[in-house]
Amino acid sequence: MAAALELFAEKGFSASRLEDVAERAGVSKGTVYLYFNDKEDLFRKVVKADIIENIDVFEKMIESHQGDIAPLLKSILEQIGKMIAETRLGAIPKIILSEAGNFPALASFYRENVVKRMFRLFTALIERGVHTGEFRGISPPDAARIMMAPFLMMALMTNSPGFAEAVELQPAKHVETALDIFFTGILAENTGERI
Amino acid sequence: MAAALELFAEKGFSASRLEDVAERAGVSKGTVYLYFNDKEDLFRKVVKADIIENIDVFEKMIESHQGDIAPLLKSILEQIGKMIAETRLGAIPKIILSEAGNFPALASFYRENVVKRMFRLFTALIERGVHTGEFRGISPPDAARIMMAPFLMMALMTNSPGFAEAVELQPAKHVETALDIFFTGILAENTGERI
Amino acid sequence: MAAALELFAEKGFSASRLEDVAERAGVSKGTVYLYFNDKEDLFRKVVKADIIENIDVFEKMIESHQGDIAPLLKSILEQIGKMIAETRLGAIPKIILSEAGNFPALASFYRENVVKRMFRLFTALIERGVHTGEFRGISPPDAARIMMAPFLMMALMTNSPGFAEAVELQPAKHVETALDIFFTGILAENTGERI
Amino acid sequence: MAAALELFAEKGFSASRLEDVAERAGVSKGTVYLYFNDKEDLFRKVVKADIIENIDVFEKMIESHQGDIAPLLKSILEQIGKMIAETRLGAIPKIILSEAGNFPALASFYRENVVKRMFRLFTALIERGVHTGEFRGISPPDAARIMMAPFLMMALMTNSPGFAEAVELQPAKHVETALDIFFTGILAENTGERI
DNA sequence: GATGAATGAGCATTCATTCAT
DNA sequence: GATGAATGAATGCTCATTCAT
Repeated sequence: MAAALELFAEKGFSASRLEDVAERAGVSKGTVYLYFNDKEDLFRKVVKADIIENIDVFEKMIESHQGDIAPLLKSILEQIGKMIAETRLGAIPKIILSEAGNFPALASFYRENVVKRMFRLFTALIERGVHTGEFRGISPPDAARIMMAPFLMMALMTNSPGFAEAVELQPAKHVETALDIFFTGILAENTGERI
Repeated sequence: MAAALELFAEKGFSASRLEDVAERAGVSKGTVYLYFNDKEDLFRKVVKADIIENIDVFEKMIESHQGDIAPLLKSILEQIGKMIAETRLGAIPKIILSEAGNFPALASFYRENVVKRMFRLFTALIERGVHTGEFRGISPPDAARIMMAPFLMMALMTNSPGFAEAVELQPAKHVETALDIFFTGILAENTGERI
Repeated sequence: MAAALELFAEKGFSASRLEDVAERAGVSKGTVYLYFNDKEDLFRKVVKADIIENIDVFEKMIESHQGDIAPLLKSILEQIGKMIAETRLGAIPKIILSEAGNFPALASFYRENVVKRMFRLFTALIERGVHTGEFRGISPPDAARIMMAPFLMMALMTNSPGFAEAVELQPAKHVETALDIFFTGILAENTGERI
Repeated sequence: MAAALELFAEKGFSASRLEDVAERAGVSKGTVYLYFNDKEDLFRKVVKADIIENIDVFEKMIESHQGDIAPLLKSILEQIGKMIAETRLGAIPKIILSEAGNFPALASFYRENVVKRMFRLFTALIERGVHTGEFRGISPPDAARIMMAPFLMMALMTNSPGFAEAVELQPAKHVETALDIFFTGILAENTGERI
């Protein structure tokens, strides 16, 4: 699965050859089919192991969390930022975005199990903060959307060779700035200032 | 070329079969090769006719423009937003982003002829505004990057079936909001307020 | 037809594109079909105009010839050698040899109208010389075959880039030597010497 | 590879369809690509296995040979004649001759690995014979060229359906005669006679 | 007479998937 | 459990030929 993630990250889903995945994993082509029904199944299992597992962890963190929301939210976002920066996981949303049209089952799986869950998770978290008065009275789903956008952008840029360079963009810094704006400007308790 | 754009938008570059392009255009496979050297050439010519032509127009508008910068900038951005919303042109950056790794020549062509030109164009325009005091003293390239991001997001979302729906996002509105923030918060003449 | 000969000489029959023939002739592809039924017909007409015409001439020369045979024979062979050296006509037997299997109709046409006629022509001529005692009592068909071989070799070598160079062979010289052997050794009036 | 040689012999290189090779070999199209990178590679490997292997053998025979040169030379030539007569190997030089212009890489490979090696081999052998006084003082490369020519002719004739028949030529006999002339007339120790 | 736009059968090559060993 | 040989559908591209203008 690690080999698959690497290759998917480099070439996308349909351009990755099962044979290359096998070779990189040091097994034979046939062996891949012992563990995965087909190419889509392999992709799904990569997503499950690498992303959905993490969402499970986040959900448990949130459930058991007590006290201020902001530190938890920041911690989760930092972890996500780190993953995108240090692993090839950011390639997965890029692949889904790219190939959604050609692999609707895959896209649908990802939407249900990743995008929607993350969206619900963030929405709920922000809602909690708004309830307790920790955050301003912004619409939680709107805030969640605004918050998620720069991460998607970072994931895309980090995994599209040449694109970021063309506009001299540093993905990690982009996220940092966006989150700074987000936290101080959007979520900060209403003090009457204009964001 | 219209048929090609449609198909590329639906399936991406490599998953689009030349034969389908031909069929949709109402001609035979061979006919396509009378007008385009190969698939990459077809794509390049679509980009040229549909995007680069517009950049030429924008550049001429800018050259001959006199007076305040903001209205011109807004007008250009509006046109871009309209194109993304009403045509399938937004699929092109999506395709480039998706398939850059597998078609480096195409990606490089796009970077040089579209991304960099747009970036220079916006940077120069903002710089003019900063010079005349119309805009705040923000770094023009930074401002250009921030300004372009939501359009890329809009282009991606509009052309990835199901993605926007998953987070209940309205791409056009997303851009509007982002630009509103941008113009009032980032470019507005410095009045001492925090953005 | 000149353009066709050139191209056939360069690339062989099936690898020559009708479009290139047309272009080299300065006309359009369609025009070719005004004058030739198809590609094979074009080839046949080239053969007819460039080779069969010459055979007709040779036959007439022979018919009207009086006196010693050797000078006439030498003159004909010299003309053939010159044609191979100075025009691209030598490519035609090469093409036939090469593509006989794939274009049996063409091969058969060439055999009947060129090879057999030349063979008969030479055989008859040598026979005349043997009859008059000018040549030794060699079997005329054998002599004709031996005489024709170096010309075929010359035609092949002259029209196969790199082949002659590989064995440092000079096609024209090869023919000259072979004919010298042929005339002094094989056709010379029997003087009791061993050839 | 046997199937490939057969088909190449029948149709030449470019007119042979990989699918037919596969079918004749009793495998599927894809299987061919498991063992050969592409069509050219297949051809090259046929040449290597069927011809270059034999040249290696000849070279070893020569190296270890002691005593008179003529018997060794005759033995090698006989083997070559036998191969041309009894297998389809003679088709290979024919193909190279025919398609050299369209597949320069193939032609160059053949020139370097077959033609030049055979030429050097024969030249060296004759040179040895001349040194020891076994052969007349003829120029070894000239002799090698003259010796090789009838084999090329035989290979061409044997593999061009209809050509030999058109001049009632028996390729094998042609070689025999030519070699007889060659050995008694050209290589025979100088006895003062004219060849 | 000449054009050139259009056609579509044809071929080399790729790769997900299967299965006997 | 693992292999790797085998498959064949799929696709980009070519080119002889046709035909309306």
